[in-house]
Amino acid sequence: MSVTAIKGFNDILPRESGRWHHIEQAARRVFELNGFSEIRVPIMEKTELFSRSIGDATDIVEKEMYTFTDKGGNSVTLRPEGTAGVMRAFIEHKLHAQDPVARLYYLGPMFRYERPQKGRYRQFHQIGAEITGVHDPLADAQVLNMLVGFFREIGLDEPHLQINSLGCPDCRPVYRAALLEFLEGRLDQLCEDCRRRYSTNPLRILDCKVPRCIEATAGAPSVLDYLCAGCNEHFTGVRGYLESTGTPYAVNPRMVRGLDYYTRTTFEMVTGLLGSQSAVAAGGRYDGLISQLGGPSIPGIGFAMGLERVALLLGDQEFSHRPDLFIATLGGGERSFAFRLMHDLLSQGARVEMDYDGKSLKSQMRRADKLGARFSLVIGENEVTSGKAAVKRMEDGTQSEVPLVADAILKAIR
RNA sequence: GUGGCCAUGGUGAAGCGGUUAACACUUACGACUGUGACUCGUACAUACGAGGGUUCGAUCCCCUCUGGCCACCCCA
Repeated sequence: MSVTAIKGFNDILPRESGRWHHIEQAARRVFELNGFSEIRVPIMEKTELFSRSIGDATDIVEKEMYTFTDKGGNSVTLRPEGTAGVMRAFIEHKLHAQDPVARLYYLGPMFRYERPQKGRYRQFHQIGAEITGVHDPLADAQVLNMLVGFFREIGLDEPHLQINSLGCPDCRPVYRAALLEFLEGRLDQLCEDCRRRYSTNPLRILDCKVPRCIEATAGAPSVLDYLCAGCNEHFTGVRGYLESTGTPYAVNPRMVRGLDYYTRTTFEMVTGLLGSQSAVAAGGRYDGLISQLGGPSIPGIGFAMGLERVALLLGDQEFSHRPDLFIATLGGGERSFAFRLMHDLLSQGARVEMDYDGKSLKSQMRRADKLGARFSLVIGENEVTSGKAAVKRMEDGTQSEVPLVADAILKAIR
């Protein structure tokens, strides 16, 4: 057996790469339109960065990171998400000194040691965006509108926006206590996982899919009722901005996020089309993260979306490019003539192909058809001596005679 | 990490203990010695995920490993 790729690490083959370009280009277009600039950061960081930002007790840090010791004895980790590294760079290069309001986006591979499934891989790709330095809910709304706009841009209406507020370090503990109190008397009605969650991550119980848990928590207190004045005003502000732009959204007070650094606004773009991997993109506000990482006390908000999941939603649409012209040739001399002509046309931006191996004309025409060439052109002895050739429109088979020079051909295949 | 299902060529797949591993698609070439799509012909798995075992004999049975899918966990 020959060597294969690592489990959960996938190749993106030529037939799929067009779809990826489509997604990436749309993201860049939309994000840059919104004033975001790309930042490129390493895919490996000191382990400490992730344990400090994502949270020591989260599953990601506890059991999913690719962590190892390098030859210098340092503990390093393949990034499991993008925000931590971006904020590290933001602080390290003191970008806030120039302008505390930074709008950054990034894309690239992330790594999590999980059991692979559809839409979930050990190496996966995210495109994410972050705004720093803005407290106003306007930033939240811009990020959300941008995300919704992205999905419109690539022609998907499926993932729907859900938002919630997790409160801040002032009000979240109050809510947490209220929830624990509510759950305490109902522990025996909960599933095994939820009884465990009661001590590890009680908010997650609200997200449980087990019917009897859903039933038992039906009357559970809502985070939204426990928001402090500031958080409440903020959330109302976000909703107001979304409504003012007609952005469709749903409030889901049971939505929980897996990273510790989130405060106030959290959100997901969810779909029912990917099985249990329903979140295509997700994010939230992280007002404490930057200072927690040793930076100034400024807020941030951002999201990441999973490219594999977006690609799955796009399905098998074709995004490859078809040649404008295929040049078929009949002999050795004609081939070198055709090669020169192809070169001229290529340098003027036409997508042109010709046969490599001197196959039969029939084979060459079949190839032209298979590649989806819009036009074809046969060059034989007659054409070279007369300096003219018939350009054939593959779609309907009609031919028109043109001089064998790049300009005339370009005009004919326009 | 847990549970269930699955694993035949480039692809979709039939076969399910016994001499040539069906069929279709794809691909290549040809049917016109200068023209594609339709049609027709020809070719294309020393091989049934890998490694062991049972058997006179295994693609078909058993074990292990690897990989995939689904659910859980968790998450993008």
